[in-house]
Amino acid sequence: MAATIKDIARLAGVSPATVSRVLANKTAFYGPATAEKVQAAALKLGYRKNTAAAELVTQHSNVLAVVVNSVKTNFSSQIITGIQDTAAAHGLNVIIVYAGITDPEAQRKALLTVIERPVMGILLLSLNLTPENLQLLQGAQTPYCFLSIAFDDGDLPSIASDDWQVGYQATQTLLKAGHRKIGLAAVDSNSHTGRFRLAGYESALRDAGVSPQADWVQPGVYSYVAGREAMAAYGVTSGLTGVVAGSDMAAIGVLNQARDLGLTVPTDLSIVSIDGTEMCELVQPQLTSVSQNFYDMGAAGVRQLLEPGRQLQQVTPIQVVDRQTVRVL
Amino acid sequence: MAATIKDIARLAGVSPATVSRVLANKTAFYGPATAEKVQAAALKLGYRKNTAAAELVTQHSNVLAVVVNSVKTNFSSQIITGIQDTAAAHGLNVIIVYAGITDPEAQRKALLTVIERPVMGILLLSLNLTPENLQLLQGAQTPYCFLSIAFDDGDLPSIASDDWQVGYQATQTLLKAGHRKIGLAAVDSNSHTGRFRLAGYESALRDAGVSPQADWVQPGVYSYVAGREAMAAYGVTSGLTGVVAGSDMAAIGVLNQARDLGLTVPTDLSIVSIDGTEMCELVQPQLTSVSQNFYDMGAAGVRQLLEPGRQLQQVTPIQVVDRQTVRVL
DNA sequence: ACCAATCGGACAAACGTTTGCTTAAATTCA
DNA sequence: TGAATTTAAGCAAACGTTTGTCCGATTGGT
Repeated sequence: MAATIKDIARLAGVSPATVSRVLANKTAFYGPATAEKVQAAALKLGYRKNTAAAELVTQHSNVLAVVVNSVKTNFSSQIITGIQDTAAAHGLNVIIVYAGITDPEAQRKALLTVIERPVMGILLLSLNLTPENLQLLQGAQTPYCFLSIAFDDGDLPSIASDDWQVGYQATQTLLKAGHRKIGLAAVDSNSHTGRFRLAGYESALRDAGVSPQADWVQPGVYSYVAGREAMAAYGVTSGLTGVVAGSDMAAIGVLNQARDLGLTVPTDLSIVSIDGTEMCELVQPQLTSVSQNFYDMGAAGVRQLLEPGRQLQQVTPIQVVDRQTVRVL
Repeated sequence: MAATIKDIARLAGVSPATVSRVLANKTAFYGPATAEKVQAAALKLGYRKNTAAAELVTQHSNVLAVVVNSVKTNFSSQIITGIQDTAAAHGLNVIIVYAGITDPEAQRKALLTVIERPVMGILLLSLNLTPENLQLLQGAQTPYCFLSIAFDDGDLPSIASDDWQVGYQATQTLLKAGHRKIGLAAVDSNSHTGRFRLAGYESALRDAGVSPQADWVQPGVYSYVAGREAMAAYGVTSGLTGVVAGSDMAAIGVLNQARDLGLTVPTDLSIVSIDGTEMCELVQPQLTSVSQNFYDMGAAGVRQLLEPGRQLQQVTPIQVVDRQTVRVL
């Protein structure tokens, strides 16, 4: 039903080839008179290019696919903005598909929808692929890069913060304020990210001469409820005066749970959050955080895809921004 | 470079047609022996189907495109989840593209990337199209539906809440609690949505025998800063005892600004928010809200696309959920 | 006025699939 | 045993583009 290049050709009285060229602005191939005729015909027919067909023959696409692990993660918006901006600057279009965070089958389907289509590259947002799905991704001819997640395997291209530093600096922020008994809440010790944050946390503690206690760390999946559960597990008798939370959401979880326990933040308990999204300034008191450069991560991701020569694993800088949740003792 | 159906055919010693059939599971067209050979060859070659090519010939696609106005809107995640779930149930794949909220050119580009591709339908999330872009959309052969936004023009398919009711019930919630002087903050009076919420607000007031004052309404674009600005404009001397905010974010803005002004919520000021996202339960005190059914909106949207016979403009129910920000006088 | 160069445009192949039609072989039935 | 039916697989066209090659006509130079 939709008008094709041939319809235009017929209407304008020229060949499809010529139509293609004037529509692609390949001046040097046609005269002004024909150009006009073609434009008019195209307009009249309401022509819309069939990109799929074009990509089929040119064997190259200008769409960049982003696979996101879940709808919930609130920092993703910053990364996506970074991707979007730099992609646009390079004339690329961005499409996003959501993969389930848990279900490997949903993950696989999401992966397939981007792989089976001509995309010029794939960005994976804090996505933990199963081995099979990773293989699937690598089997495709498409360049890819993981974002906001790092791997033990050094061969996987990725851009993320230095998680050890994240853990270290978060903890150090509390140590500098005079805290000694410091918890680590809602980091996932099964992930590379979580293990390194934990290691950084422990190193900071030891460097300050305090020996980590097992019950100071309450693992969890970085979520709001994980934060609440961690704080609930601490209870009021833990003796902790500060806790670093695995994410902003988690921090809000411990904040709210602390309040429910009758604790005042930061008077009774100090909190430093990890991520530094706008959430930090929305809650009361505003969360002190070690902030990641999500926007830059996104931007670096598309550059990585564009210039294959880059180093595989890149690190974006972090900074601690002091707000209202750490009390100096 | 990538393996094609012909490569498989050559390797398996059959025709491309047969390969296509076994890969598509068109039993009845091939014997078990050939099937095996083909499967093996496909596996060996790491074959990935070229969906673009397939869609070109079948003239039909199973991807559903969602165009989102901005990364910021936090309720979009619920709608998208609704879309995602029902789409998956119908065997559809979902891709998302972001259009700038302001820039008509970015909007146009986003629209083009979905229109110029074989998609089976387009869902537009609270997107206000320029007339040219609307025309562009309508010119495409693709079915579409607006979500979480309504229009004066009754011909545009859309699914949204009844905005008049939203405004009415939000206001009524405060009236029932004994409030008389009630503000309306951060609704955009340029939009259909905003105008109807305003009308509902005024009707509720009048039905309760209180006549609306011009300085009670402080328009804005539903954002956090719009909320803050509205509250700042009210100041401490307004005499308002309650305000309904245009969105959860806006409500948080008035909440925080009220606090900065030395006001305690809900003791000095009651707030009812519009939207009812999880944000409401994250802040302290938790926001009383008139909640929209975003998930259902998304679900209804994909059904609308699937069954063209449906009525054009649908309304999803709302409910007020009482939390902690309205004080009964 | 003749040859070369340039210009404008057409022809046709190719991209990777799907699918209607055809054909050859194998099976069934009387 | 012969005809009819079923089964298995191949041929080739088609989808809507892009682009290398080719051709005729106009132009310019001498």
